[in-house]
Amino acid sequence: MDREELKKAAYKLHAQVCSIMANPKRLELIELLSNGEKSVEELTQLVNIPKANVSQHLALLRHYNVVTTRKEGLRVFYKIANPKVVQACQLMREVTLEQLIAGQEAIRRVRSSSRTTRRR
Amino acid sequence: MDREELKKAAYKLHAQVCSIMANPKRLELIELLSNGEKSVEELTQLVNIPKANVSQHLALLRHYNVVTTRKEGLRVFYKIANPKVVQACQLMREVTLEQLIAGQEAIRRVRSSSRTTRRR
DNA sequence: ATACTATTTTCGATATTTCGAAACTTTTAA
DNA sequence: TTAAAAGTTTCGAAATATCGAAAATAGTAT
Repeated sequence: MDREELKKAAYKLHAQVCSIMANPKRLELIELLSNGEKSVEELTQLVNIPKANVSQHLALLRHYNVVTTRKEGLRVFYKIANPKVVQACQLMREVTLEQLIAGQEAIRRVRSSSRTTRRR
Repeated sequence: MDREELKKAAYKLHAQVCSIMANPKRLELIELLSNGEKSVEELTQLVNIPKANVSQHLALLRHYNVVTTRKEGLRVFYKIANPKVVQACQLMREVTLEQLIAGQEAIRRVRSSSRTTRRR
């Protein structure tokens, strides 16, 4: 593999790791786990989707070492293994909020300009 | 819209904003722009994909206010508008590297265990 | 052994994203 | 006014991701 191919592969992996965050339910799971260890059962109740689906999302998080598991009888407990992912999610949530505020302000600008230009 | 719906919509938007980072070429563009303003022309040469495609990715970044543009003659210059996204990308790159190292170590473990268990 | 519970995996159908090709816009210059 | 250059937009096909349903696995209890 030459230099260019390697760089390309690195960005591809980087994007795959980032795609962890590109799903609402996974974000919710990460946030729930950032408040401490939880079982699949608990998580399933909290996110309100089928447990098979929760398990699929958790499998992805496991695959990228974002979480680790501990088995206790029938239950499996998940916890965050890499807090950097939690940090990144929080940063992106801030970006999202700024995005919302920008939207609000755009609406306000439209409103006030239509107010000043009304029936001339 | 009730409380649950609102929360759901918020996570959906959050995931959409995060999906900015879920593509190798966008990550590369963000990184290039984190070293200062660049024209579409420059970016196109640097990332080595068709300019129409570069433009599509930049349009997405513009849409989420990650970048802003400045027009100068025929050229359009892009720059980072929200450094938080750059920070998040960097964090996720660290996660990616840790992921690679974990992989390497897994391989090393397999190697050394096969060495100790060889021909008994 | 059988049954039960929690979790995981697999398989498709459906939805979303990506990307190339072509058309379109804007600015500058002849 | 025509042409050319830089960038953008649109459209559709191909690649990916998502999610429900069903089957499989693992531990526990009867």
